[in-house]
Amino acid sequence: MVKRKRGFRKNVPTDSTSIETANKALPDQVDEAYIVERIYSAVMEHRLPPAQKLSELKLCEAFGVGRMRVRHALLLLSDQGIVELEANRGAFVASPNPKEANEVFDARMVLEPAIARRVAMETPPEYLAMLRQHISLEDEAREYSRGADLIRLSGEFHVKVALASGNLILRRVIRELVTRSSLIVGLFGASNHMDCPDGEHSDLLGAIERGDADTTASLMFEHLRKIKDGLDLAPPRPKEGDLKDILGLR
Amino acid sequence: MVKRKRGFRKNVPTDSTSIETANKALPDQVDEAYIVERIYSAVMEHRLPPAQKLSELKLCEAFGVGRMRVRHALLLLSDQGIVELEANRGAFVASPNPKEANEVFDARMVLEPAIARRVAMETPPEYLAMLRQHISLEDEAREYSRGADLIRLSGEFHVKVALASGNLILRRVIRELVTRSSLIVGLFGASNHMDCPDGEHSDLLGAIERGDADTTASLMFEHLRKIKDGLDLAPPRPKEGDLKDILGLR
DNA sequence: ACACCAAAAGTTGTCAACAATTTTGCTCTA
DNA sequence: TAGAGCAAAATTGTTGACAACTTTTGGTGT
Repeated sequence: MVKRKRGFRKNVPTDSTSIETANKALPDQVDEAYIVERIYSAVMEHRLPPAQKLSELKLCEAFGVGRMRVRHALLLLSDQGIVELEANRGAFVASPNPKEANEVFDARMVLEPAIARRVAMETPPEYLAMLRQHISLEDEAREYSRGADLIRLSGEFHVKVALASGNLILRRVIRELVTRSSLIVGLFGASNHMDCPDGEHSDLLGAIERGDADTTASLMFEHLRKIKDGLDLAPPRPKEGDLKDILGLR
Repeated sequence: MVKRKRGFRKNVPTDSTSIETANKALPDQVDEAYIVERIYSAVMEHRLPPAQKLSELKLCEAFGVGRMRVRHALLLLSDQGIVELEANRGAFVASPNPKEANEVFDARMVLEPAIARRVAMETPPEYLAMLRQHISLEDEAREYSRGADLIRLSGEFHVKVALASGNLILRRVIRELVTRSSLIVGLFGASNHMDCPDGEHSDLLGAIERGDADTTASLMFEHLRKIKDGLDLAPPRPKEGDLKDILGLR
């Protein structure tokens, strides 16, 4: 991202939006990366629902920056599939259709087992500690029924596993996919929220700590399969001609 | 990327640059994606060397678009590690240091075997035909010593393998890494250009066609390892204090 | 009351001018 | 002649205004 040397800040408005949550102080220097990060977070926490309009003006006010910064951030987000840009209509939080949802989970089921296997084969101890601590956070959130936190933490676990590879490129790839998954779960999540079943993250970490690469990979694969199976990925979309069928006019 | 409805074109200059090669007609509609693609290609073909300055004005003239389009494209490229933006100094083709180079190949060695394994397990026949045809193109380029083509084709093979998974997300990830690899090979490629050793792509495709997943994965891994080993990834960078050693002043 | 159409309001896309910074080229001096 | 210092030129970053488009509003007629 662009490096900046001096801070630059304009009139900061008093009100707040669903993205910049109330009373959260803005950093001195709001650049594209910061805006992108905040929208990422908001999506991960299901605070920004799919298809939500992201008005340039509102974002400008929320972050206290000019339109250029916001547009740059939205362009980056659209390139990553988190946001959809429609010409002359603006930016919307992405609303994946079932086909795209399939593609995202398909990609995850290919990539994440491989990454997890690699982590199992060789991980600096500090990363293992981080993962353990993360799981205890998840347990805590589950115990006190802090649903929003649990959603976010469940996704973040996968990002942290990728991070434990020590490779930031892998982290970035997984982060993008996890964020898109968050949108997908919000859209197609079944009633019985089996998002990230209870003990699975812990089992996975156990295999990693044992250095059992094969088990780690297959646990990760099965874990993702379960999440995907928990979704209600209905037929790709009602086609035109099917209307008659739907209305029973045959 | 941004969808556009009507074409939009300004004064097209007569001269050409190293990016828009001579006499190559521009499409009616030059959008950010097109510019990004062209720079991608130029990097893959080693026509844009690392650290090459990408002046906004020159790019504007080359593509016949306004500065905004060019800046958007450069922003996207910088987000993907192909271009580096320096505040007030402009955009440069990325020039990875050995640490970054390691990270890229490390990521590839984790991801690509997994993708190739998946391709071996299930591939639509039309993709197999595409890969076969691609290899014959490589052979042809090698036979007639068309070095530039061979470089490009060697990289593209990996992208096409990812494409053969039928998953465009995977293709995108690999394409980014392959392009960065192209820069790395240009920088650290050893004298004996062992970029993509002769028969290896063919062996790989053989394993894929046989549906031999394990062999495919390990062939891909070894293939990448060979390429990486063929690089001269010298010590991360001469530290300050080492100057004395280098100059023999001890 | 409803469909239809026109004007207005609001939003996004584009451009051109300006400000800030870096780079270049020149001059002067030691 | 090499190098410091300075002014001019060139390049990038930012802003504000305007154009193009979409959505909303309000009116008109049936």
